[in-house]
Amino acid sequence: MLTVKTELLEALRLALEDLLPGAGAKAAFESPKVAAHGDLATTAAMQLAKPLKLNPRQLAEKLCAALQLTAPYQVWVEALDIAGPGFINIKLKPAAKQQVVREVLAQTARFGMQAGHGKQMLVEFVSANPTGPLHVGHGRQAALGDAICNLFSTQGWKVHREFYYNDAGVQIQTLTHSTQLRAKGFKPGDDCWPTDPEDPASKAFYNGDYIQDIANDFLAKKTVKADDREFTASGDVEDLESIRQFAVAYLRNEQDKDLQAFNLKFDEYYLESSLYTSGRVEAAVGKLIANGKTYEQDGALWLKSTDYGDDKDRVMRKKDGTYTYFVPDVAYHIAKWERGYQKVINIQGTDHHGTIARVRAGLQAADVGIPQGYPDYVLHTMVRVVKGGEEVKISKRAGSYVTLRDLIEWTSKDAVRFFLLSRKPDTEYIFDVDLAVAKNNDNPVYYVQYAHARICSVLAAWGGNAAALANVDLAALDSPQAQALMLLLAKYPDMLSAAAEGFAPHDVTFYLRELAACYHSYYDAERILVDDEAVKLARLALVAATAQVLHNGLAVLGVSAPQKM
RNA sequence: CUGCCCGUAGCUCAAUUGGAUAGAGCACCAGCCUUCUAAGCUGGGGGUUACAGGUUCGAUCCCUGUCGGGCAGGCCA
Repeated sequence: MLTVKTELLEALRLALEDLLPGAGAKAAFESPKVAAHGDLATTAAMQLAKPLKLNPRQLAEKLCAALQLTAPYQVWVEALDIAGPGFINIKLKPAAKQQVVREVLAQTARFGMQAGHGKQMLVEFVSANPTGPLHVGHGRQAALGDAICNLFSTQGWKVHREFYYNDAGVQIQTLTHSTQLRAKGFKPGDDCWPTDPEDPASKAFYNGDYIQDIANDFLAKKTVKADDREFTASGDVEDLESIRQFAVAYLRNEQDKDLQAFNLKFDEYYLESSLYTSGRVEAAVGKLIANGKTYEQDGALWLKSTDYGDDKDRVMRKKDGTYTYFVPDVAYHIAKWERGYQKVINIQGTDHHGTIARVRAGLQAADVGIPQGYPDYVLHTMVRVVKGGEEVKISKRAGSYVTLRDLIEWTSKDAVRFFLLSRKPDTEYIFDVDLAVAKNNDNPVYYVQYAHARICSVLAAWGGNAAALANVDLAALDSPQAQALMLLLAKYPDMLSAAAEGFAPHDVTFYLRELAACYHSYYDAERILVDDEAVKLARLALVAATAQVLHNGLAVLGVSAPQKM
């Protein structure tokens, strides 16, 4: 089917080129929404009508006549017709659609993937500072980031997953300070520990109970090991440096458990502090000054970010000599570029959208060859959680919030991933815990997984060798339901490319839902294990191919494809 | 007040990036299991795409304005 499509497309391209040199670039097929409009359609005639000064319908007729003389059209096309203002609708012969079954069964897990082109890219996501467990928002980021990485892998990229965090900033001081007080036996609400949110002093404290756990383990001189670090507590409550390092390692380890429960693995953890110790921050600032993109005012150093479309100029170095937060960010992105990543995607909450303009401005001002619009950003909105019909409040200050692990334990890794990916990133999402555990067709995860399990069950009942299905005669696959299913299977590769390009894993969830629905309809319409051997094998090949594509699509989302349910 | 994002069926969301009669699920109504998993299928009702203009063969999509919601706007991160 895919080779069929490329053959047809090439013939169309040549025909267009013939009508108007350069017009070959307009060659493209759409998938009509309505079956009555055929299997493939092209709008080329309408697009060329103006430059050629021809009526689009007349042009369509010329184009059809030319196409009908070509070999691919004679072999694969059943009918060509012109509709509406000048659409050309193509109806394929069943044999053309049957090709996809063979292709899927031959390529198995690689079906839908592009050949590797060797280029590498970096995706930065989650990037939670080690000041508490991962919450639902991080979960959305984890699901999105991992799926986007998988999507680009299918398009031939070598993808690097990176987690960026700060182990030395103001928030870490707050963490250290709070842990020390807990270790000394104080708790929120004591005289030395203000908790009133109205009191600015309360910002220097974290109130969550998990701080007490850290303090207890610190006093017990425990050793903690995280993915990227290991540390043994001194147990000395006056040893702030030891408390800091222990607390950071402790919370990194907690986050690792969260990520593990989510089946997510990072290639690298990058420390903000390293940007200072390696001199990258100083180097970046020096570059900006040398390029004349800065000025001194009121005792501070400013970046002329308005030269690059920002609303106003931004302070880089404060009166006290320290840098504002976006300066290390600029240094970090220069480092990404110098590490060889010409394509970089950052996944962040929409509350950080203000930083995009100034980071990009800083990168342009540094003038190190970084193109405009680098890096790409995917912004996502907040997630709200509803359980038992009531919203579960998320409040970091009060120390009570829904952690990613809570959510996974209440439901499942598969449900959390699928749910968090089933919406466009920029739409606010309400996660309904009761829906995620529901075992009916309200629940899209089960609906899709069920289709896969159902197929596996049929294959098991048959009991033959699945590998032998790759070369069976498919001529029997000619019912409307079978043709619809084959057509949908054939769309999978294009769907993947579009989803990657648009940073849109939700496309995959919608496709899988549609594929599952199409299979369920087919299953209802045609019995698979019939007596006629040829028909049976053809149908088995079709459903085996369907299972394979369901499996491949779910894998992109990081969701399992169970054999039994 | 300013900037960015969003506004689609009663609810939650899509719409092949400017294409044909705007589609799914839930909810509601009516059907389908002595046969491969009914966690399923088939059919039905439900819309002035927030509103008003503009651009063109053609607009949910692009431009302008209005209304409504979210997030930002610090020498905090």
